Amino acid sequence: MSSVRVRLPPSPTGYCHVGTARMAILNYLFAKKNDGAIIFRSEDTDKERSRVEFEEDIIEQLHWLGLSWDEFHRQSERTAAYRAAIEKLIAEGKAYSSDEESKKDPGTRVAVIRLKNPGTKVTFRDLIRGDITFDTAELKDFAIARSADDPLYHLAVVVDDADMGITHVIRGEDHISNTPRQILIQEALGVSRPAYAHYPLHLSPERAKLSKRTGDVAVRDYRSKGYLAPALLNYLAVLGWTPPSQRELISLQEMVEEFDLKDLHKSGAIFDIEKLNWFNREYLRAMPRAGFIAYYMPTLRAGLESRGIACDPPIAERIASLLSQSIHSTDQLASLVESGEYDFFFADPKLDASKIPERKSSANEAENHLRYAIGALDGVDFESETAIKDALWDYASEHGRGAVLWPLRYALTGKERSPDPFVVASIIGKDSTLRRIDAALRALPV
RNA sequence: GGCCCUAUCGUCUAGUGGUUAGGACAGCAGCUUUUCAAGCUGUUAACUCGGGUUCGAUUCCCGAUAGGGUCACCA
Repeated sequence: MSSVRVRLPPSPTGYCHVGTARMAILNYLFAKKNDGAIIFRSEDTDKERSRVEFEEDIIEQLHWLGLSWDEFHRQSERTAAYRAAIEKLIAEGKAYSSDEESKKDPGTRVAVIRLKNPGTKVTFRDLIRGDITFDTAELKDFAIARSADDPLYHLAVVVDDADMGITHVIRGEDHISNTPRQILIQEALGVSRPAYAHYPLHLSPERAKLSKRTGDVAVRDYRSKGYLAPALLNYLAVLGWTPPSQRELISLQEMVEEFDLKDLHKSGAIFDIEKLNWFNREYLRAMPRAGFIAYYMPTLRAGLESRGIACDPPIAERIASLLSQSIHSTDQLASLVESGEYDFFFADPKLDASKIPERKSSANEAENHLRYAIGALDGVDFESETAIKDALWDYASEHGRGAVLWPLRYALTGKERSPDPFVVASIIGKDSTLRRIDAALRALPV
């Protein structure tokens, strides 16, 4: 029987940040591994910055990632508990109310409740870093509330952790220096101290804290760009944690089985979008065909339509295998479509007559080869790429593959770079293929 | 600046008192190929510096340096 209880204490002052997601993942893994309970706690004591919309986003994105919890609390609904704690501290002479000049608004007076700091040295054991000692004298008498009904962060956290029976506090290292303050409050209140584990923060490519300036920070942004939940979850988890098996591609269930706090790293890691892209592509490739089609279809259709090209559904489905080996996100697909990369699948290309012949061969040769192709393709089953290839391969080998296949590919795509002509022909079908070859023939200077 | 944390390829990392210091992403090369991708194969690249301890330090200790965090009437 285990009594592990962890908390997920996001502050609803912004959309779900990838840092919040990582905090939730690590706590989730630890709790599940130890048969523990997970307590979600919305830390909304800052009335000015907290918004319901943000709280909803955090819940939605964490659920999307596949995470869940056993209890849900909101600090704004627990003022009675904080009031009791604050009044107790004041009654026992461990805290006091003072009337000071406002820092935010100089010139005005404001009431604030401060903890009477004994100024001792505090040492706590960090499960990731070992013993950490602070001299709390320099903390002075720090503020714990604005009033009995208006607690500040440290007080609320300590009261909640105690009331909710939290056994392990797993959070980012930006909280290391908050820990002695919270321990002081715990001691004043006479409640027990949970175990602490501070993991490193992930950094922007400039080695600074992740911020909007250096890329997306909200989970919803990655989601809208086509990053899959298991891919983002996987990347966030292994960025700062190595499972004993050292697997990189690992499912949530497998992570739970392998998780141990001792395998968390001590130093901050840079959030690398390239590696995330690799993870996403791996997960994309593992998707069933139908799911993958549903994944990219809206992006493809919208991109095509904005270029004035109708998205033919059968063709759009037939390029699935092509797309699965070339894209890592819908964001990337959108920019490829926008640049006209896939236009030729859906609309006849505009041809530049001078580009129809292969570099080393003449217009005359190109014409002969294209005429041959029309004849050879008659009666071929276009459902099969290999049937198309078989119909032309021997001829192409005999007359020069470049000389034969370049004009054909260019006739079909109008591009100097594209998938091979057999794949393209199969996707666009016999009618379009023959029509485009014919168009090339007519464009050719004779 | 005070306090705290951290330090292996460009990036994420494995690892050890004696190793050819391993893997992944990215890069590069070759193969394949009509082109471009993909794929396959191969490959470049790292123990921050200075002292100590030791027969021997990337590994242990100290210092420096660098990076990060934190110093609210935010969380």
